[in-house]
Amino acid sequence: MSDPANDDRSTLALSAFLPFRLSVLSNTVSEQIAAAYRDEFGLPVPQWRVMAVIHGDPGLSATAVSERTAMDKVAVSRAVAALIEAKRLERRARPEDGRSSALYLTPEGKRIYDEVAPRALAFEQSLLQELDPAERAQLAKLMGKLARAVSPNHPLW
Amino acid sequence: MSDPANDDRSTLALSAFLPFRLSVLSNTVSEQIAAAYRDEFGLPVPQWRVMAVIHGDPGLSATAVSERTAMDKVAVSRAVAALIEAKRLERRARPEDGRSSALYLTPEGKRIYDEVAPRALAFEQSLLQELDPAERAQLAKLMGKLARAVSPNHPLW
DNA sequence: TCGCGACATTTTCAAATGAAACTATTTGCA
DNA sequence: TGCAAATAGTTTCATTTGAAAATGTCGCGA
Repeated sequence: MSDPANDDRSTLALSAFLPFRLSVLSNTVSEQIAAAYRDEFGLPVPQWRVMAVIHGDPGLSATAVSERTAMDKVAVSRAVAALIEAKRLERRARPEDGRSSALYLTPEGKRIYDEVAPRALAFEQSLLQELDPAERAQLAKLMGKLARAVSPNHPLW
Repeated sequence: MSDPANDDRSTLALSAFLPFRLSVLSNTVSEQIAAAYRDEFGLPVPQWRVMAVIHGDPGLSATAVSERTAMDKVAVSRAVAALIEAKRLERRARPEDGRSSALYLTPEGKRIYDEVAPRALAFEQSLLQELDPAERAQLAKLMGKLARAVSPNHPLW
């Protein structure tokens, strides 16, 4: 009302702009979670994502991981290479198709997964703690709507 | 129920993990908006954010911009340098404090702002179109709660 | 079966990013 | 005053990221 730069329809007030707020929130959340395992395990976010997917679905190919993490194939390739180098992931050839290979966590990889996953989940819980059950359901629903609106044929939703 | 890897409390299903969903949604949204002005104006997101803030508050210092964009000072410094180089932003010395300077859009900067801002706002609108008014209000409220939970003393919320 | 387009993944190279060190001013206070 | 600590902003350097090209398979029709 009283701020001529901020009350009209054509001025973009960054702090109220949904894409901006999403970006800041997302970056802050990711950064805080990553801090919980990066230092101790030297595990960057992309590598952690690959481990999480392979844990849930052992034997996936890099391309399948790429689809399920929404990471591009180059990022997956690099994360996989680093994880194998660190002996946290294992690659097995596929006899039926020499182009792709099947990925598995090594025992060491599983051990690390079992340490990191609870921390990540605990962080998520602490976040969701801020909301009551109805709000949590609402949040999931709204995020789903927005995600589908923005990438309608994404395999994840 | 039937997927042993996904129905227990200690396995992290990436696709249902709030931080992950936030990250993918945010990146997709930012990417789509950026695509609407990056090619035509050669304007990366950080530069656009600086322009948006300076438009709303001409004369701010780089540090003030940094606070209002949640960008770190190095990113602001680089964005400002590039914008000045492109003659979209102007720096004026502050007589009262030689360390900082006041930033203003040039006429050319304003012209570009006036082209880009409506596109960004239209994109936001098209997103919000997916939600009914009650849902929009709910979304704003939930985002606010989460943002405050994650960075309680951030100047923006 | 030969050859070519499709597919999976990796490599290369340039641009974006972040942390830490550095420069220039200003402020507080002995 | 006069100097140390604080503030504003920039530069440097190492790392990360992304896009495009390259490599190695595979499948299929002539």
